Amino acid sequence: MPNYRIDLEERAQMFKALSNPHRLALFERLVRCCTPGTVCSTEVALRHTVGELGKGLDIAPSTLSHHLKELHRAGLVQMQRNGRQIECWVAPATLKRLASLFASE
Amino acid sequence: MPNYRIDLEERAQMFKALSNPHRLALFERLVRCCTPGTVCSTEVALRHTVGELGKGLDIAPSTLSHHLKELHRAGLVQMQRNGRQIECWVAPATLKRLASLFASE
DNA sequence: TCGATAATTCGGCATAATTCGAAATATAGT
DNA sequence: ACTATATTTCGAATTATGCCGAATTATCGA
Repeated sequence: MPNYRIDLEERAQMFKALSNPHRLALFERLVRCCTPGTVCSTEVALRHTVGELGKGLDIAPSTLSHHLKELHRAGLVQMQRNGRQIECWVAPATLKRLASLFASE
Repeated sequence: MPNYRIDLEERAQMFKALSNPHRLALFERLVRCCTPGTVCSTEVALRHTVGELGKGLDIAPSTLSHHLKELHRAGLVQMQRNGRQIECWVAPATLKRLASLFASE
């Protein structure tokens, strides 16, 4: 069992990253890896490109880029270039860490 | 089983409330109902007065009040006057709701 | 009713966040 | 090398946040 504890400022940073509706929508889109009816694996992280993530969000590309950078800086979203595009995903461990912050036992 | 789902803006508001280190410290102080070594009940919410919560935080009373109001507005902290002081606590259901946002299954 | 204690509201200032457009960078295909 | 596509960086305008001190409200006890 890894230790998911992190320092106060860092925790606040994570929440700040999720405090903007656009960023939260982006994050949730990455987390909700399986569409209804499909089987969801907690081990395999599903990736989306920056462009895909921005669809339907009605924000400028520069704004989208900024938000994803914030999510990345907070350690919530991983990013990796693949050719012309940049893939984004949420590491399963990240979700566990977040959930553990509110675990009551 | 109640339905913990809430709307995007509302979720973002919750995270915004937790995005400030002072507010997060206040919230965690309320959540960490049991001090190390004691038995923690998830059913009984432990209450703290505003004054108690502010101790060791090194912020002006007006700032403390402002932060608690934000936590209350976000639905994270309950408040009730008792005589001269105001008691604050976190409802156990609130913690469950938060944890459910990151549940992977 | 008066004074002390607990907490809030208000006004204002400094700093930070959100957003965009324009320009820049990176890559792939021709 | 040129062009189109994907994304980022930069600069600037607008709005929101964090914080305090001073004044205000609420409550209790003498």
